Amino acid sequence: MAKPAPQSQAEMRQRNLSRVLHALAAEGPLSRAEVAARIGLTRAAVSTLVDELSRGGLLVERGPGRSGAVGRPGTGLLLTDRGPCGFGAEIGVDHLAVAVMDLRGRVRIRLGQETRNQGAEPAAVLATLTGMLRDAARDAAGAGLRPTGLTVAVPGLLARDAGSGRSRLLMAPNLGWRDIDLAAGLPTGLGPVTVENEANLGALAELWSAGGAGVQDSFVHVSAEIGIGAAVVVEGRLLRGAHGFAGELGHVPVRPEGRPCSCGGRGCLETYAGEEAVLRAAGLEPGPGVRLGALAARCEAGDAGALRAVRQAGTALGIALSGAVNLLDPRQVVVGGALARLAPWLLAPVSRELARRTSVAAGGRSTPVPVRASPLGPDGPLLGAAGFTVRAALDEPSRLLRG
Amino acid sequence: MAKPAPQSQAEMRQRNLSRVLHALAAEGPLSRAEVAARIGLTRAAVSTLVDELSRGGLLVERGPGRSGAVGRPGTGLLLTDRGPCGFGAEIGVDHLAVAVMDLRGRVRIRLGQETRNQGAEPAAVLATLTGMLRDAARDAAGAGLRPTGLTVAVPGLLARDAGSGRSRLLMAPNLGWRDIDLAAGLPTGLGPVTVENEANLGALAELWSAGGAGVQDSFVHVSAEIGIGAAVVVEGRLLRGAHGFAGELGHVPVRPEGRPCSCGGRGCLETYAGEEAVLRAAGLEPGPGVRLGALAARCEAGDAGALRAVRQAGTALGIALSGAVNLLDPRQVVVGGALARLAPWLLAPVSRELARRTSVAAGGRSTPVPVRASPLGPDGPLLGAAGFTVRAALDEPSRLLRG
DNA sequence: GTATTTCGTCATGGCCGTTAACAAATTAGT
DNA sequence: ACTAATTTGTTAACGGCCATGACGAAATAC
Repeated sequence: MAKPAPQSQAEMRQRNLSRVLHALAAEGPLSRAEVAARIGLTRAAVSTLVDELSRGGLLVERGPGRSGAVGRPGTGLLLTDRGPCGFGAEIGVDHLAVAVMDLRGRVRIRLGQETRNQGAEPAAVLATLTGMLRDAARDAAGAGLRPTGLTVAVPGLLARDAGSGRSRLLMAPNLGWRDIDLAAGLPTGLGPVTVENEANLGALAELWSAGGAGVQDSFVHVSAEIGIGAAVVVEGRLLRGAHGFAGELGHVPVRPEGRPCSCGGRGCLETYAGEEAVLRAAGLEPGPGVRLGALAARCEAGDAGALRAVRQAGTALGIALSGAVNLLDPRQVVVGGALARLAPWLLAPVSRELARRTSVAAGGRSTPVPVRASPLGPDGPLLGAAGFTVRAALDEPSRLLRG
Repeated sequence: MAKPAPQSQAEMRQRNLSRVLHALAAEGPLSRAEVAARIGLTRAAVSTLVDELSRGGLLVERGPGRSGAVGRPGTGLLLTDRGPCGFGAEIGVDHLAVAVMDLRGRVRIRLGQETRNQGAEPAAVLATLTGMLRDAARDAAGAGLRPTGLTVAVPGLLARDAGSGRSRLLMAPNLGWRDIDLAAGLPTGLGPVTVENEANLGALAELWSAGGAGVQDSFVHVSAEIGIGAAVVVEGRLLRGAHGFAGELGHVPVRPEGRPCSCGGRGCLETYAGEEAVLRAAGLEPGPGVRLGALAARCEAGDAGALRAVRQAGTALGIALSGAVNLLDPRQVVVGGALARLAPWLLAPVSRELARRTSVAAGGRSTPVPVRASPLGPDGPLLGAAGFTVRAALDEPSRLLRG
């Protein structure tokens, strides 16, 4: 007889512990009373929660807090910067990177390495990455940080295996990889390994970068590593799709009977605004090292061909995005990843198309959807990966406390 | 000093009461032990929950349940069909309708009336509807049903007012209405009034029609009352958008420099597959009474012009939908509302375009997204409205018990 | 007819958040 | 300088809720 799995009793406690952690992670130092107000519990209840977390070493007191107001000042509580931490890694087309983030969300360790991963043997790349992770783990131990998990950002399509809970990499066109279990090639000992699409992680990084301008909980995030990926965040949650394939903006039809696309369709956005298409339109021959960065350089130099190519790509992107905006009604559109470097020339045509095509659909609201470049730029996926691990840890206080 | 609002203590109880109700609503009669297994509580806990609900008159025992298996048979529990009920109403272009649904999800009372609402004075229409609602309320009282709320389906754009929590109708093109507080013109005494877009409610009806073929929790639902509306359901939740305007499939660009649209854009889906466009393409003059039904009749008669018009509309719809499918990765696409009547001729071209344009995007999965017609058809919005009220009631057991 | 299985209930116990009261720490006012 | 007011954090009593374990009840299996 399978026991119905104990539930709902200790679960409330766990959730409340987690809510305290998240409140502190989101808003710097807070007193117990402030936490209580934020999460809707009484001061007494928060006291016991804080006690438990404090004895577990997850948070520290930072002396008397604010002053100037009437009444006894509260003691500032802060998440520890010496306990658990989250590992993030990124496998790019021409680089590998690792970051270690503490519970406060600060990046404490960061390693990067240029490598040609395109067409390389996955095992070799994973071996290199494993080496970097071990280095980072050593540094982390030196700083008093204890790993709670690893999240890897990959430019490819993933399928979550229902059985094992692990994600398989189905296809990574830019790497030339197919059907690989990445987690199997990475070190154990850092905790559970999650593999996630890098566009999705870039969007999450954007979502979590509370310091930045836009703390928007609902937006479309466009990046361009695998063709053109869009990640959709709705009400603070990432939209993954029924099979995990959501966000394929690259194959949204822009001109229904236009250029044939490798996907079998015609006139997909990718054939107009994909990296290869744009480079060719600008008169550049795509190849190792010749990527969007090179195009950005030409634009900066005022190269007319490059500027025209980017403008045209922006128009196509704007058309595809206006479909997405009509359908999803996001609060804003964010251009991130490598695409962010082209923002100075890309944003205007994108905004123009969006303004043209989403006016009435938006219920006649005066201002069209704002389009902006991600301040994180190419760092998004790596920060998102590390942040993902940290958030996951904060969601499970019991795991952190037992350690 | 604002009290932090008591929380988390009685809330767990409420949620568990609600979970019992939902379990019984979803799967016919269940014994206490079966409920316990479904919602993950112990039999003892469920016993007390059932006790409370039973004393409140929300559920009834239906004698010994299943037999044939070993062991003492459980007593079948069922939601009452004589207590609380939900009201739903629909304001269509040429009809009004009211339905009363009991907690079991069965429609107990249903009234319909042909009226020309297009261009009519809102107050007059609301007065007629109020009369129908009063009739229904009288019948309900006779059947021992007590109203817990009213949900109204409207073919228009709504804005939720953050302050009052009420929804304002911003714009209903087909009715010619603008900026109206519908709830203000409807009877009080039925409980809280909710106004919601009819495409959204149609999709929810589809989601809740567990009896039907597809118990899919993630799909795109297309209907065609206001231009062309799509409702997106993700993980069982309706995607509303940041401003509540999500689902404007009608203004997704299909041919970027195609026909000018009333929205200011060009080549919107609506200009190819909207009701007016399709009727004209089929050689019908749109007008009162001449609507999609007339077109369906011609198709049935084998009218070549009509068939061609529908085929072309289907192609345009398929193009727009392939954008949506690439972006959202739904488990299926459902054609509902008035559009469902054209399904026999519409589905093939839609599927064809989807198959062409979403193959690789779907990660090379062999079967493309299935497209099917809603079995509910034009009834969807009304059923969704009544169902919405009932679900809302089941979410708040305390409200039902105090009654 | 007995053993077995499953259902529903009851008493017990542990955990958790609320309530209410209180000491501590600071500002405002005179 | 001293009192009043205000806010914080802690403590003890209380009540609610679910889990555990045992038990009688009601059916099937042998």
